[in-house]
Amino acid sequence: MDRRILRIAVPSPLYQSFDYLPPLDCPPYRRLQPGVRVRVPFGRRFQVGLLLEVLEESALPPEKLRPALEILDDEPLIPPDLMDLAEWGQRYYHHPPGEVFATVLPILLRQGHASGHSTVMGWRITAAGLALYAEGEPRRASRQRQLLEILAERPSGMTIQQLRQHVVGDQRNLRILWRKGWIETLGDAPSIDRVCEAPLSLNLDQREAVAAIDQALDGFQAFLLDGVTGSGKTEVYLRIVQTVLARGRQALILVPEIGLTPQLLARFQERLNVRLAVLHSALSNKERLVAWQLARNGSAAVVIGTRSAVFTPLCNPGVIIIDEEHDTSFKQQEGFRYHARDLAIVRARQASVPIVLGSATPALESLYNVHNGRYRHLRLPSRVGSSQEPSIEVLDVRHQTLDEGLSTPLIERLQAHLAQPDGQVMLFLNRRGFAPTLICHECGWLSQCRRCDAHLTVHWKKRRMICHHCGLEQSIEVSCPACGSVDLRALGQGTERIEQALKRVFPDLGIARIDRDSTRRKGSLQQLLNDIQQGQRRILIGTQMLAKGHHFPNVTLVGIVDGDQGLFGADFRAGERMAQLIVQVAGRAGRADKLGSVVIQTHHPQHPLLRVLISEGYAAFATAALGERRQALLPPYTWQALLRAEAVSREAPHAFLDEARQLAATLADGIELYGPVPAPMERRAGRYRSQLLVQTDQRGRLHRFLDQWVGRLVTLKATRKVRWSLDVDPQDLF
DNA sequence: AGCACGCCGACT
DNA sequence: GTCGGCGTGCTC
Repeated sequence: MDRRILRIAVPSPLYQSFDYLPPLDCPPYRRLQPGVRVRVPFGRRFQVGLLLEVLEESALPPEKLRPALEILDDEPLIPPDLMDLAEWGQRYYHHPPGEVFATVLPILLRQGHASGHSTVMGWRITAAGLALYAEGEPRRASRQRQLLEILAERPSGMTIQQLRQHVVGDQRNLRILWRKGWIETLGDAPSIDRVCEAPLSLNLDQREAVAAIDQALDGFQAFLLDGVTGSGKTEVYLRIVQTVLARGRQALILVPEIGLTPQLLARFQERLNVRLAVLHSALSNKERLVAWQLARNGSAAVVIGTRSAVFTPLCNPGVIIIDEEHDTSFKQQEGFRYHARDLAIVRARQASVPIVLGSATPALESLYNVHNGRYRHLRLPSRVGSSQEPSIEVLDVRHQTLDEGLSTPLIERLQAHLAQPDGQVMLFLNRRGFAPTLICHECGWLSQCRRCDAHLTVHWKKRRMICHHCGLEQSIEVSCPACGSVDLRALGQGTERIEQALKRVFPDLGIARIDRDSTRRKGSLQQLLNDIQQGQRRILIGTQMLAKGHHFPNVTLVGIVDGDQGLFGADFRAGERMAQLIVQVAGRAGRADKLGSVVIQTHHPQHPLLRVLISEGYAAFATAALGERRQALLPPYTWQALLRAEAVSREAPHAFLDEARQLAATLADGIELYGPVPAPMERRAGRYRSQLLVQTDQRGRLHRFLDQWVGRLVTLKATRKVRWSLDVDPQDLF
């Protein structure tokens, strides 16, 4: 009689796992290992869960246990190290196990699809196919011919991912070719035969960094690779990865959402003569599964991906690299709110491999970890080649006349730089649309969103008013709804308005606006970037999108239109974000051998953090900012968790958080509670939002408290009236 | 989250 | 008489 008990993570928002009996047809001698999927009855439905543990007995009475229906895998889909990582994440972020384990699995496997062995990894032309292709077959079916041509050029075969890069759209014709016997499937990824690009020679700093990491490849060690823009961090990554590959091990590389550009991939692909698995949000479910399996079975020696790639199974990990480690996209902002950088550290420690965190503007948390000896600091202080650091200038715009937000001195500098034959300039404003609101000049009425505590943004070209928080759209008012006046005016600046203003000043020059609106259509970003590359557009205007990842060698001037925006944010991290942005934006200027300059328009030229940043650089800024954090008892000197709640009624979130606070007071010991307070934007998409901040000076204490607290929160009556979530180590306090 | 049960108001 | 609103309880 099989007395085994299966403890299973079932996809549900419940803070517990569930115990089952083995399937009725499961022989007692069958091995059941954690990490296999199990189909189970759950309430009145069926779910695919993940086996966490095989127990000898359950805390539940036997009559409550139901048998599982089916064991879906013979071998664990999730290897033990990833099971540990997920369990660590579940405990640290205090999130339901079912949802945590669900994020570890690609969606197709979550839905119960058969794993692996039969999956088509790629295609290869057969000898017959090659011969017929040479004779000019197929003569009529042009799609088939196109596919065959691509495969004929690469006789060793192509992965589905590679094929996708060459062929747009539907690939059903592959099946037709396959049935004819002209092509065959690859169960494994094809080998690649490509000439490696010659490596660049390293400067002294790079050599020292590479040597330091090389010596640590046999165990866990965290490195902060602190290198200014253009200092050659990528070259350091490549060297490390090459060494790791030479030892027959795999490399996991995490990059920010926007950082996974075709250029970066091409660079890795050209230099590393191995299979690459790429994981990002735009993949289809099928592509994601294939990339995941390539990593899991070791076919891909290098895995490169965004946040969720931290959960990619690796059969033989050798190093983890986090590029732009300060980037906020590594923190998931909903559901299971994990930080991929922090989980990667845990993973590296568990796997006994080094981890490299690279950035020109490290997070204060990471610098703090350098100070307390957890990370080793590797510096690349100078740009490679002949390019020089850009100069940074603060433009005091107090008492200046501003033409659509642009001061005369800024316009003059733009003119000077554009007078050079190929000169390009870039203007940065973190606000899309034409103007952030519409105002009545007669009575002061302001356009408001019906569903949010926010203004409607004017989008002039679309002739619409749009709420950037809930997506609400309406036509632009012709007269004031309050007083009937027709004197309505756009108030403030967005990228669209700056573009229009610059068109007036520089009517003969091409302008590229890069924001979410101008790049919505597929391929339009690429088109704009091409135009810029070829010098057809010499003025670049954009939001955050422009600040990351892309290189514009001919840009010699970068203007930050509104330098005040980041200085006075509600969040204590606003200053850090602003400094990182300024330095990153500055890094866009004056690459190649042209001297770059940066101009920041501000009403607060004397702001202390701005002054330190500009006169002494990011490192000095970070030291000062850390000093302030220590004084104010803020992270990284303390630990926080934020309990959020939202509901259609204004009262429910507050009532829930009040109860939560009272409950906390009975458990808390050395725990500070702040709130509940309404969220900075209380109403969003028709729902009222409030929050309660928990803070303490010891990480262990925070987690002991959260364990008990969350356990009791789910039993409160007020809980069912709200949508609530807990954010451990919140990055934004709203 | 789903999904069912169950208890009240307003309709063919 | 029944259709359906959403409060309450439960998922091994």
